[in-house]
Amino acid sequence: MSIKIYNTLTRQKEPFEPLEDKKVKMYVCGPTVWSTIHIGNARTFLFFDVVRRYLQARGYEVRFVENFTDVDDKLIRKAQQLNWTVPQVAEHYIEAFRQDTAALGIRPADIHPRVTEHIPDIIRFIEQLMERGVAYAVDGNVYFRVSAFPNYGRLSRHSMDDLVAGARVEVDEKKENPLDFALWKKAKPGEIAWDSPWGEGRPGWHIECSAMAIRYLGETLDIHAGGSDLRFPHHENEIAQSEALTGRPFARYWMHTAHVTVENEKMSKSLGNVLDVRDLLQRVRPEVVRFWMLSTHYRTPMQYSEAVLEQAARGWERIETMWRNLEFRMSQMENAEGVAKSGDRSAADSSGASGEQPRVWETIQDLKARFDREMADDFNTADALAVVFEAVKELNRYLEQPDVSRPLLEEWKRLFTDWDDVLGLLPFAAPAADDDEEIRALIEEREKARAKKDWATSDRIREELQKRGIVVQDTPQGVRWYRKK
RNA sequence: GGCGGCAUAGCCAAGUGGUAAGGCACGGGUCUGCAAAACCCUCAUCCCCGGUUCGAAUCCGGGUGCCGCCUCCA
Repeated sequence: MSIKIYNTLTRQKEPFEPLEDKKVKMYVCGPTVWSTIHIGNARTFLFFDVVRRYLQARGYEVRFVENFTDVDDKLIRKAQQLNWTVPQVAEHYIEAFRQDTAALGIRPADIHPRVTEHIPDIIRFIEQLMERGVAYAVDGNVYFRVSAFPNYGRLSRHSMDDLVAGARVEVDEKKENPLDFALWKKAKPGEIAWDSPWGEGRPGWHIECSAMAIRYLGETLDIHAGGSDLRFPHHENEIAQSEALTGRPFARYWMHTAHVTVENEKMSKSLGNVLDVRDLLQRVRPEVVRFWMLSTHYRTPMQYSEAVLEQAARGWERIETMWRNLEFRMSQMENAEGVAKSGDRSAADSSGASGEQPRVWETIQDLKARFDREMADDFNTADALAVVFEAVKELNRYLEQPDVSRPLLEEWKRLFTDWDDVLGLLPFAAPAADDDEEIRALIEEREKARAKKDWATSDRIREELQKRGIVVQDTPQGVRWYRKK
């Protein structure tokens, strides 16, 4: 099943063919580290982590770069407010980013380049653009001459006439054309600045991504991605400057995630409706956040609400329960096998599931193929989740049988862990508790009572455990218990 | 004003020409000492109007409503 990717550049799904056989060069526009990330940021970073994981699962070697924009107007303002230096602000929020993304199970990129560590690259980039006549310096600022790039507007489907007519472009006397954008910004007194041929200043916003992407991935990337708001002007500008420099296509596939809205509006600091990841994680498990975000296709906007999160939590619990039940059944089997061995009998021979086995095995293979088909189709995680739920149902049905086969349970387990490698939806590891022994003792006591049909005692113990957050369930295979989170 | 997207059951959400996935909630049932979990059954004709087609949620035209981008933004 070949992978298809919806390419913003062509507005259609295209077969994915990386430049080099099994290698993928992927760049995602990372955060401007002036604050903690919100759930909209998280959706983008989470989704592209899944894209990367899926590509890896398909055997691609992915080189994944995600930048940190660690100097810009907002950082400068923040530093002034806090009376910190810009690097301090950056360091602080980079650390926050690492924590928040890790909490969500988002894996770090292979390389997280920072703007401030690539000033020489950026200056060289700008110099070359000036040599080519597509950039010009005015009074310590350097601008990109948009009119020198005929394809400007191709990604965002804007013509330059439209853009000028739109006229929401700030009037800057220094620019030849209102659409021209800054490559280098002259520093104001006291601002963080670097020396350059045009005087003290700092890079404009767009140039950093081009410079770092090319530096680490080469002149043509396979995948360049980000939130949909970056389509214009950020990505448009990246294309212009990069292609003006190299004369080659900058990226082959452009991918954009839709936004998360709150109260039916895009989150923004000015509206005061921003929901930070760390705040959300105070009350919602990270697995649930992942499940929620992946249950909507990445190009469809999603609306945050308490109710929706609550639904997602219940939905995810079905996966959690399935996993718990599978592990329970497997551990009970081990116990039985241990008993059988010590008793020198073959009572626990698990091949007893008989005629059902080939059918179940076939079902598993079918589910595997269907999951792959959905993911290969432009990373349709919503559809992939539907397959996951069908698998959950099939497994549960299988688990209902009195005799199950060990190899089949292993196969089921492998199915879910393979999917987990891509989507990351199985329960995150829980810290070990120290009162396990005590609980086991109580459960044993309850079992004794049950054996005597002493329901009063049995129920009393169950209630007691419940108060301590322990759920006890009686199954044909014995008692299953777990901690409720 | 320009560009783009979306509208599917009570809720969330897939599906881009062949007769509506999946989840949550609801109702009925099975299992269970009771319960939990699980399983079974039930639950929509896809915003409106017109068109193309043997056939449309899916294509075209026109409405209505919502959202995003055009300025920093995932």
